[in-house]
Amino acid sequence: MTETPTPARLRVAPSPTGDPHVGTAYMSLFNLAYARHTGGQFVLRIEDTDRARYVADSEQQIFDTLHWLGLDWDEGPDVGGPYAPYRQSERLDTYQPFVDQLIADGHAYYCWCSRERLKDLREEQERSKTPDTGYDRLCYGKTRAERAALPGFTDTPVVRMLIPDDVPLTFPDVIRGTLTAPKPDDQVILKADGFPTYHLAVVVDDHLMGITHVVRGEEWISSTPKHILLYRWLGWEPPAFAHMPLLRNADRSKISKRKNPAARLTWFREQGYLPEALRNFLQLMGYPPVHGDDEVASFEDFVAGFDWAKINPVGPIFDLDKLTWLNGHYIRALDPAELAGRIATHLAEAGQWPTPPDQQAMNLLVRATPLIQERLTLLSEALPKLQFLYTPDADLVVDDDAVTTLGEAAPQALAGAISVLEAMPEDGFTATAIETALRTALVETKGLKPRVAFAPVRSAIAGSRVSPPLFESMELLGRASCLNRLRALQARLATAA
RNA sequence: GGCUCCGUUGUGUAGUGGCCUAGCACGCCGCCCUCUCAAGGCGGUAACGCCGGUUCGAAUCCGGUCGGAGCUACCA
Repeated sequence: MTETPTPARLRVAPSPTGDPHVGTAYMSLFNLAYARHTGGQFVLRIEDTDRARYVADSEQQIFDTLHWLGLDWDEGPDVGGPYAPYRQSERLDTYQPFVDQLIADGHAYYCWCSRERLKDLREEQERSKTPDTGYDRLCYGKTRAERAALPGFTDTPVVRMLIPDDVPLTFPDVIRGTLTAPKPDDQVILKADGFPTYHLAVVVDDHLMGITHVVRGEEWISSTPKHILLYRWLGWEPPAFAHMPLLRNADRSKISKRKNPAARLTWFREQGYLPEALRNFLQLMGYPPVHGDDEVASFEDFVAGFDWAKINPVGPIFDLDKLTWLNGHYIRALDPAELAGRIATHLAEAGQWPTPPDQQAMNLLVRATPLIQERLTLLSEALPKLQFLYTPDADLVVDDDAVTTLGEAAPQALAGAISVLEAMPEDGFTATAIETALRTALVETKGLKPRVAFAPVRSAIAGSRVSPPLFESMELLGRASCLNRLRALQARLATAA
């Protein structure tokens, strides 16, 4: 029934220009999914041809964040592969012969125009509102000497494509059907510094690396004719193209680090998002839920049913609410011990806990995690919720509103709780025993409403109006500590009165 | 400005001419449960941008219009 697809080779090609972009993860996810779906390979290539924007740490961050998300590649700069090197800055010698060939064939030419001239040209075109912008081919057909006689000359030339009038503008797209793009101008393919531009490098590398499907953002639709032209001139078969929708900010603009903290991939880790939640969320962007009404789905299930035709070309707004819900969902689904480990790792990464963690602190965390598991939405919320367990009794500060909102029955409830605890044995101090004893004394005997009876106890124990389950927390704290806290609040109420 | 892509509730999506008085999820609101907060259960809110056309019948096809976005670099 299901036809076996031919193994595809796909790649993601981020630029190391700063914090890895969430769009890189998005593209990687879909590239990887199709590679796995067909039993093919997924390649990571670093496109570092822009030395002006190059950021040294960035490449390592790209590796780290993609691995963190579980988006692992079969070939890449760090793992090598049959088509190495996978860093464009190390492939300069590879591009040069193709540039020479294009020039020799009359498909490309040198251009000595200075940046100033180009800038003026652009401004003039804008002012005069000419419909066709682009380079005016001043250098075309001229020798260096001829061109040098003219103004706006610079010593080091670039190489431009000579776009023919009959350049094909229509091409098939796996997601969008037949696409039409604007007529390109004479694109620079080799910069003055000897580095290729994206357009040349991407075509040469994709071909040489055997890439069968180029999956990239919608922003590249308009430059695809240039790439197809290059393939044709070089005598190569173009790959299939799939232009993905662009992730957007709430104002519908292309997602950007300036407008959206979530555009930075490292942000999610810092905030305490689980990689599986982010991966699942990204899977839902522009793509229907794998299991129909159930939006929670593993990567394996996503891969199994993967189909380009299901992609919705409307750029989805990257809205955090659903991701946060998904994160809570994945947190709840975790084994408590596993969750405790993730929390500890998160705290270590955030610099809030030492590495390795203090053994006692860790033991307490393992015991306390079940209390907060279904109350967590982010890993970073764990420590604030559990802080009262780590605070020495003498240092515990009871919030003002945890005191002022207590009713008149508070002193009575506290006194009752204290005598209950005093009567309890040290070794039977369990949540159930505590609850039973407290209910008997305060609710049944004194006739207090449960919420009235337990609110003062909660304030005393946790220092706030909201806390993890009270009796379980008391068990973790131990009888002596609980008594200290109860008496402290009792004293505070007495002085206030 | 030019060219291109896109247009279902607040957000993500289902829907491929009748099954749509438009489904689901998140969010929001209410109720229940309850030691607080969550989680969970139940219910509610809210959309086919607009105008024409094709058709017995349109969210689904066509045209226009409006709106949004992208590109228009020796950045990717």
